[in-house]
Formats: sequence, structure tokens, C-alpha cells
Amino acid sequence: MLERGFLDRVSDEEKARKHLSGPAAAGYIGFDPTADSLHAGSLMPIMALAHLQRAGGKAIAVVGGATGMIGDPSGKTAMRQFLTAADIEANMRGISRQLSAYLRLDDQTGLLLDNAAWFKDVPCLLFLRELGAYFPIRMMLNKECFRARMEREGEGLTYLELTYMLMQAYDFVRLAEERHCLVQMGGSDQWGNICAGVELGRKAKGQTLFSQPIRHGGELAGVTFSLLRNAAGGKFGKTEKGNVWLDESKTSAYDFFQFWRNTADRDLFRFLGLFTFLPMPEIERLCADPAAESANLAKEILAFAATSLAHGRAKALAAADNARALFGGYGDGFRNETVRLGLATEADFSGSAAQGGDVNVLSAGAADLAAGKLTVIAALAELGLVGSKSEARRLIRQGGAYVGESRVESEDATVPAAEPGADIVIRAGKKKHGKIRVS
RNA sequence: GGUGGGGUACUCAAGCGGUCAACGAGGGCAGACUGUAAAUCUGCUGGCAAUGCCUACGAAGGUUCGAGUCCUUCCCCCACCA
Repeated sequence: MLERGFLDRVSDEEKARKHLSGPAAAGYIGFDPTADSLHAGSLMPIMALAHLQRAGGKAIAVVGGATGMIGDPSGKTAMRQFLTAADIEANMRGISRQLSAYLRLDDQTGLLLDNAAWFKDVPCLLFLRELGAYFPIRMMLNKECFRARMEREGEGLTYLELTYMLMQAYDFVRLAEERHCLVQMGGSDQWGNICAGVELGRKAKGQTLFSQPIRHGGELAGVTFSLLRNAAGGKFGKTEKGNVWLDESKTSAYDFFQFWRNTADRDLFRFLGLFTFLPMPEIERLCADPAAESANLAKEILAFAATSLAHGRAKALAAADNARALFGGYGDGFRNETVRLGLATEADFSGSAAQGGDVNVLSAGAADLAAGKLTVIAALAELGLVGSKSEARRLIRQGGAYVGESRVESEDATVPAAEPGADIVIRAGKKKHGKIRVS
């Protein structure tokens, strides 16, 4: 089931396979509340849980209310900034809401837990006595995640950060005992932390930790996902506008759709497997023909499916409509395919245009436009198509700004007059669009 | 606490007291070419009421006509010693 291209390393394949199949299958992934929204980079673990749940397993998402107070040093070049307890709580709310869009959190097959639940009452001394003894310093320092930090000139590592590993390791053991969850998954940067949990389980087996007997310790297995890079080798989940967030107020449904729509050919097959629930044979069929037309259709399908999951079908449809209006679509293929694949129904297409999937819109009075009061520079900036007015000037100078179909030639250009009710499309580069709605 | 080495823009990194909004590389953006793809070539890459002004080289003061560059104090990081 998880052969969709998720896997990178597995600590013990036999155990992992066993614990992830059958009716008792269960797996967990931790999410630290470092921001109030998850982003596209977190989608891989989320989808892993979602796939697990769909396959009949128990999916456990652990939000790190406790570990978030410490900060994970893995993969970081410097110590993370501290978050206040209030921030963490707010972040956890946002993250939980987003997870619930992907997972059915019914407390049976889908659980959302907070590790503060079991850490908040553990006294410091007990923590040190019971857990600390299981972690030889030499072993810890030899782990890649710490060694990298130690060896790097100008950077260090603190005692605080070392404890992060103990906490995550204990999370795993705890879940094994309480929820019979014997597999932990995570991004490849989590390998060290996950293995620490496996090792802790093995060593503590037959003992007790915080008065709880450890019985399943020897059974733990860890799985990490391959590091997702886009075909260009860059970080996944970034666009010209920055991070792609799951929160609609940070990344609109339209931008989210476009993010997926712009997937490189080389990534297409993999992304369809990772980020949609389409059956593999269908995905293979979609990607069978490398010609432009079918590749673009497949990208539309990917974008639509991914946006539906994050924001709902109505918004995804609206985003698709808007994108097709701006870029031109590819005939009925999209409609036929989505219906065929069960991503949408005929009724979805016959309904009136849904709200929420539009590009950014700025309204302007017809009289002001006629008077030449709105400069193109101001409009670009207001719409968020450029980061500053200076950037807007550069854009115009380089010939990347368009109003309607015509290139803006002068930095002093104004948005032309139009009838009330009209939409003027304004464009920065090829892909960033905004609309000015005339009132 | 002692000694030495550091803190420069998104990241890495250079920077004889003036010519430094700051070399170079990466990243990013734009243009050409294309399929809203990739590869390639070229240009741009602090802000603004823009041939000028403002803000920025860890923080605050000082020297100087002039400081990222010199001095003082402070903060932080690293290495070794204690």
C-alpha cells in the first residue's frame, strides 16, 4: 500500500510490514506546532497517515505540545527560536483543524494526541532518572543530526536540544504501550529521533518507565519518507510567493491549485501517487503519454485532487475554472477525467461558479480609472503580485507586466478606464494574475 | 572567568577610511524559447514622492569633512584553557 513512493529508510522491514498490515495496523507521525499552519512540505506525512487510514489502519497524529516547547534540532542549522506557550497552543489549534481535513479523527481509526498530555506531569528528576540513563552520550553524539551541528564551525548544540530526542523516543514507546502503535513514520530528517525511540523500546523492555511497564518495546519499527525535492533539486513546497500553506488565508485556493498545476513533468507521476488517492493503475494511465496535452491534463487532475483535499471540491473547482480562464484549458478532457475518476460529478460542473477559488481581486471606481488615478505599479503592489513598488518598476522595465493582453511599456502607466462591472486582468510574469474589478 | 576567532543582505561569503546599497556564488524573479514542463541563454535582485532621498553591515556611543572598515563599552556565537 505504501509503495507509492513514500519510503526511504525502514529500520526493520519485516516488523514494519507486519505492524502496518492487518486489522491491528497502526502508525504514528509527530507534528511540531512551530507555525499556525502546516505547509505543503508536511503533506507527505499527512498523506501517509491518510493512506494508512484508508487502508484500514489506525492513523495517529501526535501534535507536539510538549516537544514544541523544546524545539527539534534535527536538520536545523541553528537553535530554533522559542515559542511562547500561547503561540504553541494557537498553532496546535490551526494544525489540528488542518489535519482533520485529511484524516477522519474519530478516535478509533484516526487519533489526534498531544504529547503534553504525558509530559506535563512528569517531574524533571523523574524524567532524568528514568529516561536519561537509556541514552549514552556517545551514541547520541554519533547520530548524524547532532554531529552535523557539532562539527559545524560557529554553531553549537545545547543540553536542551539533546532532550528533544529523549522526548520523541518516549512518545513512541508510550504510544506502543497505550495504543499498540508500533510504527513511527516521519521525514528523513527524523531518522535519528525515530531510531532513538526504537532503541529505547528495546532497552526498556521488561522495565517500567514512569511506573508504566514496557511490554512491546522490542517490536518497534521506524519508517522514514524520501526527502521530497522537486525535479529541479530545490525544496519542495515553495513558490515565488514563498511557502505553500494549507491555511487558505495564507495561500489562497487558487494559488494552492496553481502550485500543483506547475508541477514539473518529472515529478508528476510521483506526486499523483503521494498526494492523491487515485488508484495506481489510473495514475499510470494518466502519465502514460508524455505529450504536452496529456501531461497538462494530468497536472490539472493532480491540482484539482490536491486542492479538493485541502479546501474542498467547490473551491478546487472554482480554482480550476479560474486557472483555465486565464491560461486556457484543454477541451473537455478535464471534465471527463475528473468525473470518470470520481473526483467530481457532472452536477459539480453544471452548478454556478463557486466562490473562493479566484485570484486576488482589487476593486476600483470607474471614475478613478478614467481619471488615471490608479497606476499599474500601485495595482500590482496592492494585489500582492509584487513585493514592493520598486519590484513593480523592475518588472515593468523588464517587460513582465501586462494589463489585459498588452504589455505595460511605461513605469508611469495607469490602469485604463473600463465600464463598471468589468474585470481587468493584470499580470506579473506569466503565471501571477490579479483582477481589478471596476465598480 | 582567561586567551584567541567570529557576528555583513534570503543563504553562503568578500570587503586598502571615501568611488559601498556593498565583489562573488547559490537561491529567487523577469525576458527569449516552450506545453502554465524541463534544459539553455540574457537581464534584474533594500525601500521610496526616484538622475535624488531614506534605511541597512550584532547594539550603543565616539574619532573623522567622511566609518561596514578606526576607538570604547555592551550583547551573542565558536575553539582552547579554567
